Amino acid sequence: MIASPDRTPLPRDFFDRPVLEVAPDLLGRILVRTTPDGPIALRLTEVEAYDGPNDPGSHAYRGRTARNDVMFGPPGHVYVYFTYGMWFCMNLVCGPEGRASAVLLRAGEIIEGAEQARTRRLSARNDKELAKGPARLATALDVDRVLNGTDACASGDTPLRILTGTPVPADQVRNGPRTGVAGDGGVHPWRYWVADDPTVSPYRAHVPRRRRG
DNA sequence: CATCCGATTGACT
DNA sequence: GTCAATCGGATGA
Repeated sequence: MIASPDRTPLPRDFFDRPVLEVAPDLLGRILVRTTPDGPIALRLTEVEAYDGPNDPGSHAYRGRTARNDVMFGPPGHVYVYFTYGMWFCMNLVCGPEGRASAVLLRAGEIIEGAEQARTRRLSARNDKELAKGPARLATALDVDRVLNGTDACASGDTPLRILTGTPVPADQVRNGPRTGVAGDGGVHPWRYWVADDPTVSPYRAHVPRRRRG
């Protein structure tokens, strides 16, 4: 028989650990987004770690600003940022508080509420593409800047929650360089994914943008 | 101010 | 494979 995923919330202590410990441990966990149109649940299959003070790839590398303020706050909260003038991406803040480390949620498998996710992801050619990529994941779950700072470990009626799920065994976890990260930030192999999972996004090296003429 | 460019995606050759 | 879209954060004059 197949064990059903554990639907109890992850405790805040889970996130109050170094980000390189938390990131691989998030694979297989379940993110639940509650909307007026019903719940959407996603099983995490790909994440990236960003370690504020040591990490040139992190938004927090150059210190605290209005944008990255949530990263400097308590673990277990959601950091949402806007990028390329079009997209949102979401992170979960890790400990210790003030270190400004976070895990970017890059991809997952929609396990509940796919009908709703499809209405926001009209370009997806199949359900495996619904959340294949960080901005796609945020779009599928209807996450935008309104949810920045949300506590994903809170009890009660919350818009976003992270559940225990079924952690992925260590021998199924792969890691490699982070996707699209420029310069010295690209050296760290801090992208983690589930081996052979069809919802994991393709790796892309950083490409500097050409200047507009 | 002005400029650069991004933790991306989708459309197109 | 190439490249435009589109906006705002970060930086520097």
